[in-house]
Amino acid sequence: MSSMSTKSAPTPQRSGKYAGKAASTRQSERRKKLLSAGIKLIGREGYAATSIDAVCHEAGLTKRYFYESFTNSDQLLVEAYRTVTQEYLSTIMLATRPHLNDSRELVRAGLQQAFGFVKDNPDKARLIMIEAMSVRSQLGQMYGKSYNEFVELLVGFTKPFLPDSGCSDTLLAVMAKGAVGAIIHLCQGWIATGFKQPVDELVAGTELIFSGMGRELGILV
Amino acid sequence: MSSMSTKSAPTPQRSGKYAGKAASTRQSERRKKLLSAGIKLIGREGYAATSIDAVCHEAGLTKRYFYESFTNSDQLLVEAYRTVTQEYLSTIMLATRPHLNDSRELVRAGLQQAFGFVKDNPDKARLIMIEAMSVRSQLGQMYGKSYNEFVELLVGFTKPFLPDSGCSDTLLAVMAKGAVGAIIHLCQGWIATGFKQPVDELVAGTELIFSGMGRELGILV
DNA sequence: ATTAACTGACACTAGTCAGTGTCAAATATA
DNA sequence: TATATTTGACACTGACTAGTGTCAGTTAAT
Repeated sequence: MSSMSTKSAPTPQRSGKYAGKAASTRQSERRKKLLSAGIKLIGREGYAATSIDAVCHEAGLTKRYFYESFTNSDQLLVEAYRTVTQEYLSTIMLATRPHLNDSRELVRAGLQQAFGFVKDNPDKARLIMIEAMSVRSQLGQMYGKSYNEFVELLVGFTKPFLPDSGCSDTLLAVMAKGAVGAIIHLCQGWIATGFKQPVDELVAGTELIFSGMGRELGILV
Repeated sequence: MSSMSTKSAPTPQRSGKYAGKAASTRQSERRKKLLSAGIKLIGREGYAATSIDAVCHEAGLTKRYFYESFTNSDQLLVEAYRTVTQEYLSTIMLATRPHLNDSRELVRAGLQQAFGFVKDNPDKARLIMIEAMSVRSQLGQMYGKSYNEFVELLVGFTKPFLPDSGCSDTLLAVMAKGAVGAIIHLCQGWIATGFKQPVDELVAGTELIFSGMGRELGILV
C-alpha cells in the first residue's frame, strides 16, 4: 500500500515536500490531529455516537486522510485508548517518583494524581474509564494488555514493601486488580455526577482501602 | 367520541380474550418474552450489535409487539438492566441470609454468590457489568440508582458490625463504592478471559480486601 | 355464519454512515 | 510556463435499521 518507492523513472519532479514539510511529516501531523479529535469526541460523546465524518470534521480533514492512518473506527478507538492510557500511567508514575521510599506518601501521591488527572481531563478519563468497556468487548486483547500495565504498576509499587509473607502472587494479583477496579469505578461514578465530590474525600477513602490491604499483606503502616 | 350513538347497538362482540387468555395476560407474556430475548442478545452480542428486529426474532414476535411494550431499544436496555440487577442482588441477599451474625462468613458467602452468579449466568453478567457502561453514559440516572442499591446493600451489611468509630459516613460510602468497584472489575476481567481463573482465587483475594477494610474500620476479624 | 378484534408476515419510508471515487484547485519542481 | 503530486470538497453506492403501515388469515363472540 505505502510502497511509494516505485521509481516511475521518467521525471521525478517532486521531492515529496508540500507546504514546506516532508510527506512523512505531513502524514504524521494529520494522524495526530485525527487522534486528538477522536479522543475529544469519543470522550465527550461516546464511541457509539462518534462517526468517522465527525472525527474528520473536528480534525479539519476529510475522510481520505482518516483511511490514510486508520483502517476503521475501531482502530482509532484502540489507538486513542492506548495513547491516553499511556499518558495517564506516565503522570501517575511521575507524581509518585519522589515518594518511592515512603509507602504512605507513595499511595497518597499516586491516588491524588489518579483522581486529579480525571478531573483535569474529563474527556480523556471518560474515554479510558467508560468507553474502554466497548473496547474490551470488541477488542479485548488490547484492553487486557493496557489494563495489566496498571496492575503491574501497582504490584511493582507494592513488592518493595512486601515482607516474605505467605501471600501468593496469584492472590496479590487479584488484590491489585481489585484495587485498580475500585479506583476506576470511583472515577466512573465521579465523572457521572460531574465531579461533585471533593477529590480529597475520594483519595481519603481509597487510601483506607489501600492501607487495609497493606495491613493484610503485612506491610507496616 | 359520543357520535357512536348513531351507529347500531355497540354489540361488544369481544371480551378481550384470545387463545384462551385475557388481553393483559397475552400482553405481559409478550413483554416478558421480549425482555428475555433482549437480556440474552444484549448480554451475548452487546447492546450496539443488538437490533430491535433481532430481539423480536429471538422472541418469536414481530416489531409491532416490541413497540407495544417499549418505546425504543434504550428502554429495553434499561428494563433489562433493572431486571437482572434486581435478580443479582436478590440471590446475593439470599445467600448471605444464613450468616448475618458472622461477618467473616457473611462476606465469604456474599462473595461466593457474587462471583458464582457471574459464572453461572455469563450473559446476564455481561449485561449488567459491561453493557451497563453504555447505560450509564446514555441513561446515567437509572444506572446510578441501581448501583447505589449495591452500595447500600454493602453499607447495610457493614453497619451492624461497625463500632462507634470516627469514620464518617462519607468515607464509609467511598469505601463501599470502591469495594463494589473491585468486585465488578474483577468480574469484568474474569468474563473477558472466559472464566479461566478459579472462583475460589477471586473470592480469596476479594476477602482479603474486605477484611483489610474491616480492620481499618475497627471491625474484628 | 357473520362480524369484529387480534395476530403475523412483510413492505415501505427515511435517515445514517462506512467506504470509495471524482475533480478541480493548490503546490512544488523543471 | 509546463507537469506531476498533493489536497479538499463533495458526490455516490451499498448496507443497515428505526419506526410505520398494510393486509390477509385466525380466533372469539353473536
